[in-house]
Amino acid sequence: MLRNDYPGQVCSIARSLEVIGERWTLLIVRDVMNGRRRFDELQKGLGVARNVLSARLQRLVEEDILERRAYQQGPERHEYFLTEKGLDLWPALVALLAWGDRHSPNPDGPPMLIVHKECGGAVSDRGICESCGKLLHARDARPVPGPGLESTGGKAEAVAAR
Amino acid sequence: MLRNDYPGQVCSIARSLEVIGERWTLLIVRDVMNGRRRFDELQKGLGVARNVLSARLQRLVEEDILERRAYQQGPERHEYFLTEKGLDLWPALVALLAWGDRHSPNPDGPPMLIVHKECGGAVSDRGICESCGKLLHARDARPVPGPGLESTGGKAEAVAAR
DNA sequence: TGAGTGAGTTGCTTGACGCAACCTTGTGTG
DNA sequence: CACACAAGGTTGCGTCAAGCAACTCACTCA
Repeated sequence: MLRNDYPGQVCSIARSLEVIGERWTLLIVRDVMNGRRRFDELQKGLGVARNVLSARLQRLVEEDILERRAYQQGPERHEYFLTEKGLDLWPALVALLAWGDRHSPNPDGPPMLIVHKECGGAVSDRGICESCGKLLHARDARPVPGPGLESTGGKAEAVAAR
Repeated sequence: MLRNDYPGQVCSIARSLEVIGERWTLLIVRDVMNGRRRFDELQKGLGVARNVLSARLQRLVEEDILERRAYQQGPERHEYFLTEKGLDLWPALVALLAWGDRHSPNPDGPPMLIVHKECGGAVSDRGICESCGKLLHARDARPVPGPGLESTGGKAEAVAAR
């Protein structure tokens, strides 16, 4: 997205998209959710331009979706963490993931799966554990590499689970 | 979004966003889901530029998210309908709506609510009826104007429920 | 001393978006 | 008959965001 406002729209979907509808933003959130926390790590993982990443991170911190914490002094270095508001985007990400898997599937199967931490069950498009039936939240699940991961050379190795 | 591809990303979220992550696209899908089907109706409702709307509709038809049907000959006129693939975006839209309502609420309450057609119950962020507990799909629910609709003059009157 | 790293910032170019005008086929109105 | 109007676009132009590469800055390590 270019401009991030949808003038005249009185709708919560439009308001959500004003914040997270910009190009790269949702992928940044996904990566932070998957344990990437540092600038270069995000930049290399996504292949996004550095100035754009910088702008997005700033916006996400302003919007209280990410929190920026210093992890070292000297040359100050920061890590980005999801706030509760950011973690609450999990159902939307899960829905998009499921939609992509269903309607433009990888020939080898999905590249990423989401599983329930507690019981290891697969997570449905609604964020419900298909094994134990519980309604899950971001902290209850973690991503695992799926069978379709190899397709581009497996550059995207599994990142640390939160 | 500008370009609609995220090179190097092996992820279903990224692949979903390549299609529906462009500016306006998801709002167009939302409007069609809410019963707007014609070019001018969409254009006036959204305030999007006509050339952009034209490009988005074409892309959505190519991607099999919308279907274009002639409803009159003479000067051919068309309407746009959601395919099954398009209807399957409903959980993602519901999740985004719920996120917007929760984290950047209207002072007067949400401008739009989604209710279960069968029992009239409110629909949760996971697309589950809070009254009868059923897991819903696009056809099971309809939007109704919420208490926060008046905020900008009520320009967006309720559209026909599907 | 020199190379390397993390986290950006700056400057330039390209291209998507917003806007207004135009086009086409038909219907209604005086 | 002439003219206006409508629906559903297409075309042209200017602006502003994205992509890319180069640069900075403060430190670390060999």
